[in-house]
Amino acid sequence: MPHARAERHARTAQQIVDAAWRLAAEHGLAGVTLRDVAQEVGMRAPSLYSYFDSKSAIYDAMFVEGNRELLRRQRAWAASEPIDLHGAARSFVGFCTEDPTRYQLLFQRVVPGWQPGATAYASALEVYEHMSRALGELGISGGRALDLWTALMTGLTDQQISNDPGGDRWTRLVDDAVDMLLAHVAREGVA
Amino acid sequence: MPHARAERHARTAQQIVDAAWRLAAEHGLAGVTLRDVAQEVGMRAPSLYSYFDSKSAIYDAMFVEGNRELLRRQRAWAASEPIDLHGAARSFVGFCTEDPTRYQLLFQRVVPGWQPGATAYASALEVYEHMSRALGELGISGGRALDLWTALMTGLTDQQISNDPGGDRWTRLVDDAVDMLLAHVAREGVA
DNA sequence: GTCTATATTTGGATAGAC
DNA sequence: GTCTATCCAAATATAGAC
Repeated sequence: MPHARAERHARTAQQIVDAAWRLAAEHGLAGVTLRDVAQEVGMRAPSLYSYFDSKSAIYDAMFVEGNRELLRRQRAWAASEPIDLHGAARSFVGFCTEDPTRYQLLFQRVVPGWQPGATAYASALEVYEHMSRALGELGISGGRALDLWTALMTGLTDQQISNDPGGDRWTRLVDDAVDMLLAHVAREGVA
Repeated sequence: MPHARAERHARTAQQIVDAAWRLAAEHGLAGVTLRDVAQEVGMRAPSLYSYFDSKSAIYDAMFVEGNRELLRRQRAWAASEPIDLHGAARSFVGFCTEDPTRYQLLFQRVVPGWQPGATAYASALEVYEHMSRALGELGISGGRALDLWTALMTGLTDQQISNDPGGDRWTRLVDDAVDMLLAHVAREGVA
């Protein structure tokens, strides 16, 4: 079984990423240190270099994992019946607010000195393309309507995370906001 | 003239704050170092401690300055004729997007380990109270309508700053967004 | 008030033994 | 693969001379 070693390696790497998520939630993304991550998995800091080339590589792995999960949700939503914009909005805002740390890593530039590498960035493009295609089929197509959509969704998310963490003061407005946008698009013919 | 010394002191302190803004715009808020700030004003780092007790105190001074400027704009807008929501929206989004660094300092928590002290925070409360009072007089009063308003404004701002810095892809949608919100409020009687 | 010199802390990364 | 020991750099802050 030549795979056994590689599998064990991958499993440990995953534990490291999991530990990084936990610490990021606790101390902020920028507050993650290799010493703490290592301690969390029962190692010393230098041992992490057997699994990741650098600290940035750990952020990259987290970034990819977050985008993979978002894409999974989008596909689950697109496969549901009926597919409607309200569901898309709830799915996206729910994904963002249920884990503010993940939202910050994926959509804000909150880690000083870090930005996703080319490979990691590809996972973000995949998500964006899937989203714009799905929304386009529902009448929110290129141009102003799509830009208003993204502004509304991220605005609700930001306010919720910043000003009412753990609550629902803004997330409960999601359906309302979608109605508002749909009426506006129908009325103005915004495209 | 017993004031001469104090005035000179205040002037130098202001130069330090100005230098901090410049460096923040260049290297990010978290990338400001006391060495660089000092060099910018022709000093060495330790000399800054004659003007500010700590690095945090410099961030506090910037925070207060930003809020003071925003309050000034709000008052200028409120004194104009006619006062309308479109003007309020353009004023706010313009203020935020014309200096993304300032926006991040005032409205996002992007400086690791720092948050405004009590005195500085009071300047933010002053701004918020002025805004909610002014909007209330224009029909955007407490509850859902006001929350939708803030979500829309920060959403447009975030998208503009993150995805089209220096452009107008989202700021040009401000009037459109206000129309959308007003129609929704009129139709639904959202309060 | 400003300087030089330095203390202190922190944290990413490497060398080399086992 | 993991460890100990260490390097190196950055950055805030303090001490004390001038």
